[in-house]
Amino acid sequence: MQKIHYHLKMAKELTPRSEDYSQWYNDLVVKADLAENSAVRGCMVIKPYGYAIWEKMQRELDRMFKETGHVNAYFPLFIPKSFLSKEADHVEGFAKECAVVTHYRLKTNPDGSGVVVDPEAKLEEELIVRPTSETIIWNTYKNWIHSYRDLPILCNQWANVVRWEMRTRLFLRTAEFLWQEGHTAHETYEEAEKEAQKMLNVYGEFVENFMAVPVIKGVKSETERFAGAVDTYTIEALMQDGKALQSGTSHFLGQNFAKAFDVQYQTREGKLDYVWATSWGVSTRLMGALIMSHSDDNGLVLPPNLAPFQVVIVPIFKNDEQLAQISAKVDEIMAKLKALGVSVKYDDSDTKKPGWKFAEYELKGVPVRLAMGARDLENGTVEVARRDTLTKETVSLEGIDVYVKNLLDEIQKNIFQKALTYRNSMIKKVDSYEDFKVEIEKGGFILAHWDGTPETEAKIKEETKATIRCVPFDTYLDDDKVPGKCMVTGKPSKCRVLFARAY
RNA sequence: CGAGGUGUAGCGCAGUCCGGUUAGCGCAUCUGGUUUGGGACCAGAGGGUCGGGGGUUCGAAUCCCUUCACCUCGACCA
Repeated sequence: MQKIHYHLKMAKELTPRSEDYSQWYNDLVVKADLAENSAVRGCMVIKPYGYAIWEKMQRELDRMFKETGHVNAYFPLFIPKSFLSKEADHVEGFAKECAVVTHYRLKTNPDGSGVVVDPEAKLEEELIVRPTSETIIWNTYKNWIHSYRDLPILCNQWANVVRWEMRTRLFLRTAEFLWQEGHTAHETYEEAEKEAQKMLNVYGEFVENFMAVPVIKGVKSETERFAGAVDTYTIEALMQDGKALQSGTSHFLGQNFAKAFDVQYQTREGKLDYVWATSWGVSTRLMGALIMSHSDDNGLVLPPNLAPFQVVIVPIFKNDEQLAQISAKVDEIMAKLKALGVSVKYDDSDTKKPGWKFAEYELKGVPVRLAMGARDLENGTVEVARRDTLTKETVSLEGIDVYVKNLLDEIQKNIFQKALTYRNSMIKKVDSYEDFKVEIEKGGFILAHWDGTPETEAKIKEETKATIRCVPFDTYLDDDKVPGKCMVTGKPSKCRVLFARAY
């Protein structure tokens, strides 16, 4: 096996990660054709190649939701302003970033310069473009729920939402983004709590098995939790630059929204009680996590489970006759690969040279590339290159389908393992605030003791830009769960909590 | 909203300080040819409201006024 050394040239060159990680990310998203900025401030255009990845994510998540008993529905984009003010914490959390519809008609500008808002067409009650749908959904659930026989309700919706962010970055934070939001209603505290945990586990499973991104599951601190939730559970991933990315959240909402929207049901005992709720979501931000977890200075590295196509075949030919011979052989290989469930693209276009195609598909993160030329035709071989390790070797066509299938499995495992090894090497234990300030500069997760107060948490954030990502459910270092003393105040702490600088 | 910066061809930039031929360069695009196992080469061609508006001047990408947009850093955030 041979390692490839060369430089990408000119137009499509990426800024190296070591030089400017942030710039590398921006370059990659645009040059790999995933997304681009649109004419609308803060809103992106997701391009076909990027959208194909999102569709694969959607398909798998949707399958998992349905397997756990959920159904899809759709609720309106617009929310009456009054709905948003019914749950106090919830308004507080979202009010500052809402897009508001105030009019419903335009008219020709009297001075002839295009159109203006017709002042006559002012809405009686303004509409908010949903930043999340709890309010409209709970207003609806009120009509759906009367008795314990109506419960549970296990709904999900795939939708777009708008949060008017000050500063945006492709996929990581855009004013409009795509997501799914699950909203469930239950008879009991226990059942809702269990649902919230279950969906967090679904997210964890998806992110680790499909995106090949290891996550730490845990519960958010009071300051970090969702506006209106009793508890927020989270999966936290670590990016290559040492910053954490919250990749999915699942909220136990208690009876907060039921009370705000007066959703009561007749219990089995014939009494009236408020229902218990959860909500949970993942967004196109997952695309950011995917990109920043595996990719390198040559471009995107996609896990086979999410790649729009897992294999690309590039013919190397001098004339039409040769291309025809190669194509005939490639057709056989493609048929065999497809029979094994492998997705393949054959790029026989003659407008680009092989070298250009190699670089292009590397930039786009295609897991496996097969190259076939006259030499291979003669020898009954094909050149197999894998994206994750940038190695290539010449392999016999005999059993190539099984070989490639196994290779894809190996790549999937390898990139997860690589990310896991990196993540684990970046979890540190710190006992003094002085050490904390030093270690946080190096990036990564830090497990430290905290006295549990928002004041201390705020002080740490203020002084170090680090936030509490979560109180992890699992143990990562031997004494995580052993009580100790807060690194800042010295007050008692029940267990270590996870800190990091985050996106 | 605070502090910096940038607007010139599809993209990236030079030219602006110190006003003066027809506004240049690289990449991309198109045509013809030679090529094709890691982003080809040669020859030719097309492409511009110099962000917008106003002013100064014989003359403005360049100077002045004004306005808009975008980027980076902060506050806010999935």
